This record gives sequence, structure tokens and C-alpha cells, in this order.
Amino acid sequence: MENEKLIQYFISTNLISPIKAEEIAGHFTKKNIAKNQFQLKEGKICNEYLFLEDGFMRAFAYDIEGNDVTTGFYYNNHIAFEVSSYFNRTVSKENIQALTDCTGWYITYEQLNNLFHSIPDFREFGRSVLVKGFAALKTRMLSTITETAEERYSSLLKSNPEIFQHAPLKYIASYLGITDTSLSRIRKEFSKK
Amino acid sequence: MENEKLIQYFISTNLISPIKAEEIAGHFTKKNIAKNQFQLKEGKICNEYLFLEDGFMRAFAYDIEGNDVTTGFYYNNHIAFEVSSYFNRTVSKENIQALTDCTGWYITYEQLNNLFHSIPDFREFGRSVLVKGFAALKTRMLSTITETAEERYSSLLKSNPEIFQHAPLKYIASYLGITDTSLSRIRKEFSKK
DNA sequence: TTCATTTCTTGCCATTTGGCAAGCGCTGCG
DNA sequence: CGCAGCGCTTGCCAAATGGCAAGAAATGAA
Repeated sequence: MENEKLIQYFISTNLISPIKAEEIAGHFTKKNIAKNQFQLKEGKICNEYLFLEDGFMRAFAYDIEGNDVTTGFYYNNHIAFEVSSYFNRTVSKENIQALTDCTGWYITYEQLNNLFHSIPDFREFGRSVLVKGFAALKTRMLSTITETAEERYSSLLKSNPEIFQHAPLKYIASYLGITDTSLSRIRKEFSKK
Repeated sequence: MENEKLIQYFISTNLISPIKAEEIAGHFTKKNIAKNQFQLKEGKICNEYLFLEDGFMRAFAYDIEGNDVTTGFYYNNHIAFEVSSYFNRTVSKENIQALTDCTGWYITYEQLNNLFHSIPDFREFGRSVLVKGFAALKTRMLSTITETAEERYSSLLKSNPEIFQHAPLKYIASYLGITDTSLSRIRKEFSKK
């Protein structure tokens, strides 16, 4: 099957049986996103719950002064979507853009809800995706508040080295909450050690 | 009915009908928490999804150096619980403590799941609570990264003035990601304007 | 009331991070 | 090939925030 990776992803969560995984995956639609294309544009309603099979994406928003701020990175075997816009059916403040050519599988809001209603295990899966994302963001929030920029850099380098292979420094810098100038200096200091 | 506020809370979300609201509320248990008592202690599994009817609570964790860091405030008509510990059934890294005498209504994990299975509208409600919390945290994360401490202080004062009536400065400071010394100075500057 | 504790403020100085501009190297395109 | 643009680094200095310690003010318990 072409959607083997999607099926394996469901199974790997231990929330969905192989049989159900295949059934669920059958409702997803394949999609290619070329490098630099937008998977989501601010001002639109996010309507795709996208499993990213291959490639690398970045989510970003603009602050009050118009600066581009990276809010997240997505890559292999992650769900790339904007939670609030997708579930509340509201206009997105964020953009999601492909930094490399990507392939993935998506499901619309309506389809997702139908599956949630008919397959309890898939509801559990959906909740798990939300809860994990929430917990990861809480961890990031705490580290932003309690750690120095250098510590945050070091942690990200250890936990998500893929990011450094695909994203230019300025994107990583705003994700870490610092300027690209500072990140450059931090890298210099860090490499001395 | 004694649980009138809980029922009204469900109705106010526009996700649950008055009849269903009453049915759902019937599964919640009343609870009083005295000032300074812990609603959740780190190391334990959070097992109460608590609707706070009255009172004021603070969630906090300790960073690597052992500093107490405020991760959230809860008060009237909010759900006070630790998402990750409650849904993943894992040990909590956070504490939740009453800063005033509190009253609320809680439901255990098992009860909640039973209700989720039997009442689709309550599932929607549960998802909405998660999604709103997630979105609020994303907003907070963005403001922590893009705004100055003074701007964050000003925003919090405008959006959640209740906090300043109940929590000492040091708790608010760590929530804002600064020291209490800095917050004191920021207040001084701010009051001049 | 009295005393101890906690909360908040303030001064002095250190550290972290930012702003700006220049420069270098690489890449892609005409 | 030549040039424009981007990504990254670096120097200089400024701004934001922190650390520590002292003291004033408020609070709470006996």
C-alpha cells in the first residue's frame, strides 16, 4: 500500500489496532507540497490535519512590529496543522510553509469528526495528539522562562538536530526567542567548549 | 440546585444543552480546598478535572536550580488540572495550590471517559477546553518571545486583573518570566505613565 | 499589642541580549 | 562571467534584566 507509513504511524501510538489503522488511513488523501509553498496562510481557516510523511515545514506568525517569528517546525511522522484554527473553525494567525519538498496525508475537519464519532480509538488518538502538543509547549514555555538562550540552544540541538539541517539560523533564532545575531554568537561560544 | 454554577458553566459554552448540562453536572463531586492546601502535588497523578466555582489557585513547578516558577493561575469558572498528568496518567511535575479558600466540582479520569463515550456533546466540550488552553498557551509563548517584560506586565494587568488581587508579586513575576525585583521596577515605571 | 515573617522597594553593579552596520562567502540567475 | 541576494559572522555600543543586600511596609500569629 502507498499509505504504509501513515498506517504504521497510527499503529506506533499503541492506540490503534492494525486493522483499524488501515481503515482510518483510507480516509486520508495524499498531498505533495513543493518547497516554499504554503500549507496554511494566515487569514484562512486551517482545514487539513496533515500527517507529514516526508519533508520539512515551518510555522510562523508576525508580531506587532511585523517581524517574522517561528512558532514551530514539523517533519517526518508529525501532524502539521494549526490547532485553534482547525478545531475552532477560525481564521489562522499563523502560516505553515514547506522548507523542502514535502509529501503527506491529510483529512478535513468534517472527515475527522466523522471518524471521531465512529471510531472511539481514533478519538483517543486525536486526544493524544492534542495532549502531547500541549505538554511539549508547556515544556518549551518553562525552558524559555527559566533557561538562558545558550541553554535553550543546546537543548534544541540535542533534542531536534534535524532542525539545524533544514532551517536557516534566523528561523531557529526566533523560535528560541533571540535574534540571529545572538544565535550566531552563542554558536561561536558553544563551539569553543 | 447546589451545582447551579457548574450547570450554567456548561450551558455558557454553547456546546451543551440545559438538559444535558444537568445530567453531566450530576456526575461531578463537590470539593472544598482550604487556603494553602495542594490540589495537586508533583509526583502524584492528577486525577481530578476540577471546575473552580470560587477561589484562586496557582500552578507551579521547580526549575533545575530549584526555583519555584509559576506556570498558571486559576480562578472562577475555570477548569484547574494538569493536562498531561491527567490524560496520560503520568506523574505530575507541577503543583497546584489554593491561594485562597476554594470550592469546586471535580470528576475523575474514569468518570470523564465514561461521559465522553456516552455523551458526544460532552466530548466536544472536553476538546474545546483542551483547544482553548492550547491556544492561550501559544499566545502566551508568542508574547514571551516578542514583547518586553513591561508589555507583558501591561497585557496581563489588562486581561487578568484578578491575578493582581490575589497573588503576591513574586508569583506573578515568575509567570511573566522575570524576577520579582524587575517586576517591582517595571511597576514603578509603569505607574508614572 | 508585639514580634517574626513575608512582601515589596531600591541602590549599585554585572550579565545577557539587542541594534546596527560592515564584511565575507556562497548561490543562483541573466 | 558578473552581479545581486542571502546567510552568517563580528565589532561597537546600548538597552533590558538580573543578583545581591538593605530597609521599609504589611501581614499574621501568639
